[in-house]
Amino acid sequence: MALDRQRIVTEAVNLLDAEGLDGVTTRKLAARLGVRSPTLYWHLPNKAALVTAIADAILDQEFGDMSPPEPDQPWQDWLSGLAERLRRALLAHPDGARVVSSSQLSRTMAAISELAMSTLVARGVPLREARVIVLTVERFTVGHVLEEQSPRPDAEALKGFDLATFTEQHPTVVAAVADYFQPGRTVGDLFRDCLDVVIAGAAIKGSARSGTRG
Amino acid sequence: MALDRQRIVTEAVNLLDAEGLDGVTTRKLAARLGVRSPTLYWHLPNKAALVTAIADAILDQEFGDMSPPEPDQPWQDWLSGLAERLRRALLAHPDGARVVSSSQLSRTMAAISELAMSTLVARGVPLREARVIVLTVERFTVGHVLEEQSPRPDAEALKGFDLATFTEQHPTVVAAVADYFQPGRTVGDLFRDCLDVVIAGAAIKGSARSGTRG
DNA sequence: CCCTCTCTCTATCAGTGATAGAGAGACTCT
DNA sequence: AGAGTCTCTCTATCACTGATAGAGAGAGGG
Repeated sequence: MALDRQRIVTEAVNLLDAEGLDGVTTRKLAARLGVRSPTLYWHLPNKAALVTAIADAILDQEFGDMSPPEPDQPWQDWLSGLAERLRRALLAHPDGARVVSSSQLSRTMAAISELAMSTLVARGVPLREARVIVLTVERFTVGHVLEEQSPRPDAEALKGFDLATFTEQHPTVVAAVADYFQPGRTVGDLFRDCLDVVIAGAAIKGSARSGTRG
Repeated sequence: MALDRQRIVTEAVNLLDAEGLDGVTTRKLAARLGVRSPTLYWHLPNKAALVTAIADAILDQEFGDMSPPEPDQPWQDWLSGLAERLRRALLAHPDGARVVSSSQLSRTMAAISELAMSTLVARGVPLREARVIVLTVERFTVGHVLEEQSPRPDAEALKGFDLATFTEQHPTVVAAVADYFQPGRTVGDLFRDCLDVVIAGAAIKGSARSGTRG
């Protein structure tokens, strides 16, 4: 099969799934494609371009079809659903958030922003507020998933970590975590609750012709 | 001067300032300390531990003194100020957000969370909501600064980028950017506006004994 | 005086992104 | 048919990375 950019990126995503972002090296990728690593540089200028291409591929899998809301659906709910789709896209691959956050100029991300901002504008949200709201939702979502996907601290890092001391110094944090994760509650619920905070703020700022500063 | 963990971390921050995170290598750091690179491994288990230590140092510079709000200050304003301090801390060094987001178990970050959550609880915000609000603010802030500090795309990445085409495909995004950055408006204003969205939502979720779901 | 503990060293490893430049094959023009 | 050119992959190599093994200097206590 002929080697082209498309096939390289597809295989790079497979490699990402198998070994995480740090495992995506030009040599391993080339080996999977039955080729030597310098060959890749004929198709891609450098590794940053590869990462950006991977980011686009990841987002495309979830956002291949992007559609504005049904006429009767409040934009808040629709935007909330968009954020959840974005999270799902990032979680679908190891280090997905890291890939997207370290990518330069992702086309798909731009398309998502365009759809979201134009949708809000169509619903009567002023352009400026639409932009602020969409950026807030996007950046929160990436920030959240980045944290979700951050590696559990290794054994070395845990040397000198004493839970009792930590609890003593951070009682509220520990209590909050314990309180939050009651049976049946998942990390997804936490995201959902945090997202609800952002969307609630968006609802205020986006409606009711707000002043220049709220 | 004796080499110890403290001096290593201090010099690592200097190196970060001079060359960015990718420039922080064990060899360059050792050279600055007048030592050979393997020596560092006597003081630190691995590079991840170094990055975490740098993250703590960065946050400590801004959060050396952490204080709860004045009695008459609304927690919303105080929390907003905390987020701005966090942003300032991250912006104070190249790749600051990347450093903090890729650090494992930062003590200072935990301390910030503890102070914020306990402050909200002291103001009558239920524990669960306090946690959700604080996490939302933190993750949004990191996500935002991560974007602020992401490198401008290099020349290679811009090959094949045509502004006219981009504008055609993303008219709302382009219009929004143009609209937003009128004279005098800065990236800091954009952060401030986005943060206001989050804080507005927090105000709703944090007051008025909300139900289990907003 | 010797031994042990602390710290730094040299030497080296496997692996990384990237480049120069040779060369195979196909396609085109004369 | 032959020559030239364009496309794509190769070998060889570069400078550099985080990390480890193990030698050795120096201080302090027995």
